[in-house]
Amino acid sequence: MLRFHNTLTGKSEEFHPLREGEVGMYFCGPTVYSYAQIGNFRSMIVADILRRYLEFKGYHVTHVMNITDVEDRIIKFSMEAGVEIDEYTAKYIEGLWEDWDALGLARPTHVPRATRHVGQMVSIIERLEARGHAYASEGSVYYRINSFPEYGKLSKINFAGNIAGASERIDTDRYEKEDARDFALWKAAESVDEPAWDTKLGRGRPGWHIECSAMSMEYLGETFDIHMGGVDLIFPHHENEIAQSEGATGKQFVKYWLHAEHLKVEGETMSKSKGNYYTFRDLAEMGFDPAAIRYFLLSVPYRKQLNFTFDALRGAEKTVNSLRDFNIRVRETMCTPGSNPRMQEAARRALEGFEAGLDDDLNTSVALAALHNLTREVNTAITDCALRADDQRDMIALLGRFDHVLNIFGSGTRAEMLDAEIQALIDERQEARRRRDFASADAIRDQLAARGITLEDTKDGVRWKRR
RNA sequence: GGCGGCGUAGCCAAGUGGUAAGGCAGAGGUCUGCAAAACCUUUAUUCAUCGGUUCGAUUCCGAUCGCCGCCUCCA
Repeated sequence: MLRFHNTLTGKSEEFHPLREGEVGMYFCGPTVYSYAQIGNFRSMIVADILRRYLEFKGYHVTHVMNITDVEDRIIKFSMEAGVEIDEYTAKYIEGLWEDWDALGLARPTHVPRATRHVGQMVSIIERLEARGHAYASEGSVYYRINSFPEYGKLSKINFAGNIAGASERIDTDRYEKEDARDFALWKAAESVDEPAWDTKLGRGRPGWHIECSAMSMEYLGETFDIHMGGVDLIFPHHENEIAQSEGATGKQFVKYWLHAEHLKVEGETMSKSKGNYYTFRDLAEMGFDPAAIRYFLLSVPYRKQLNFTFDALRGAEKTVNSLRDFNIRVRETMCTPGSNPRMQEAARRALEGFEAGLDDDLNTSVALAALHNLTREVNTAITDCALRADDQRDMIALLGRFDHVLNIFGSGTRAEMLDAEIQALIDERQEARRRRDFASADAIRDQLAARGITLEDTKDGVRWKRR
């Protein structure tokens, strides 16, 4: 039985979707004023694993991720660059999808953009005004926190007792608000050349939080199953989403809230000033395999703040390589007919461990341990010719199921054929080995190694790998 | 100042009131003409420190030290 730790209740709960077999999930996506740093991709990968595991369990998943393309910095940067918002954000959105695909993330069902849903946001703001949850002030519209007694139920922030030491950060007179806690639903345009929308609310742009209420409602309905994001979004963003959505509809907004922890880098906070700020493309440029980055980011349960180190990433690279080799080896080995009960038992245990891990609030560490134990057993069996044809078929199917969730094996076959010249060299070396002319054989092996081809002599013949 | 999380072998880490998963690195070995790959054995009497509860704690409680996060218009 699948269980999640629900931020809303602070407890581990059994997962029961609102509609049998159907799951709606919303992931708070990136703000596209720059390339996302690697910690943001951890949240995206966790969302991807969640979606893929729900599919593994047989659910039909509607996965929505928004793109925040209206925001103070985007307004500022696009005005500085003298271009429209769309022109400014295009590069980063394109970059997002490049990174997304490289990391093996499944494309969401819907990817709504804030700039395309201003009308829906205005409608919700009007509903909030009609129900007394919002008020206009100097051309802007604010949410009236006092009208929503449940405010704070997600983040569990005690507003009364905690302001003293942090008060220097609050400037209450900046806007004409009834209460310092009230937040903007709609921001009046401050200058004529500022990007803005002319709506019934006046000329301006939406506040940050309203987009997610509007777009989740548009694609998933007024109540849906799962809302995910990074822990940094719990307050104020998700708290405000609840206030807006439940204020407008009077219904529960989301059943399960899941929040992914962030990364540390070498034990420290990732920040530009510390010089340890990395985007995915930074790491890719350093030569790290995207599959290894994916593996590393998913290898630790999502509610743990994992420590990003280059040693660990190199370790993940090794691990992914062996898993991929294993996957290919299982497919390529020549098996005798029949079935080996020990292999069937190993497969059964692996599946059980894999599901037990992921069922427990997506404990990927436990799931991966089950996979690693399987690889050891099956590798041994292959060496001993103890993997029979039926086992092989079942094992390939099982690995395929695992990889639907993990997506780290790659194609499972060699991506490219060797050109004739290299194939000829390999044949020549085999001939030399047959003559026991090892000097020539080794010379050819070294020659190929220099060209990035590693050879392995196995019981089934010569295997090669391109590095 | 308020609130919360974390501290497990060289590294990344799982985990539980009943005696420490998994990966990487290291050591020895099997296989191999040699390699590579794979496999086997091995690597924490111990889970930041100090107390307490308990028949028994890494796991619960308290204190201390260290690290990380959130605390209202910044996404």
